Amino acid sequence: MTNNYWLLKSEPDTFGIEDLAAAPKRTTRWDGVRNFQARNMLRDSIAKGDRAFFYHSSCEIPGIAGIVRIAKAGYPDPSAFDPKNHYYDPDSAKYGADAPRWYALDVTLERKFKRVIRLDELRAHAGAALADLVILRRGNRLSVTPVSKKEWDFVLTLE
DNA sequence: GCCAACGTTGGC
DNA sequence: GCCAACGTTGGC
Repeated sequence: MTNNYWLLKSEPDTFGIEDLAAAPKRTTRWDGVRNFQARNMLRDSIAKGDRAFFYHSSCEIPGIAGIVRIAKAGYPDPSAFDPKNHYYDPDSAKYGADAPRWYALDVTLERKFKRVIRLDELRAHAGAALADLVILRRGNRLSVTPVSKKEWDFVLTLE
């Protein structure tokens, strides 16, 4: 499966769009994904040059804060091999260098929205234009989800 | 802080 | 391979 548009979740208390704006070259490593479904997308589907919504989760105003571009496609996540890292995975090593368990991306901030497009605004369109938006589905917890071109374009009209 | 939803683990 | 227990996510 390939797709050109995605949505990436981040907790702004840990790393928000302001942090990305302040990062060198407005670029950061997107690491620490420890879910197999999300991992598969990082590894197999997300390509350099694809774009993604930067979504703020677990915060006062959940919603889409801006757009990032994939600066580097999926590569083995170094944090999985670093015992001092919060995301260290002791089982990772046994998968071997040719079949890493976890993957990371590099993303560059393309632009911050003038305002956050809030989750409740997105949900207001769940009966129509955004009926299939994955993050609006019940119980969805994936930190990486695909977005269709139709959904992408529609969200941009909400800004 | 609560709790629903869901993924992962491990005993059997 | 089943499934209970456990951990995590994330909105509220």
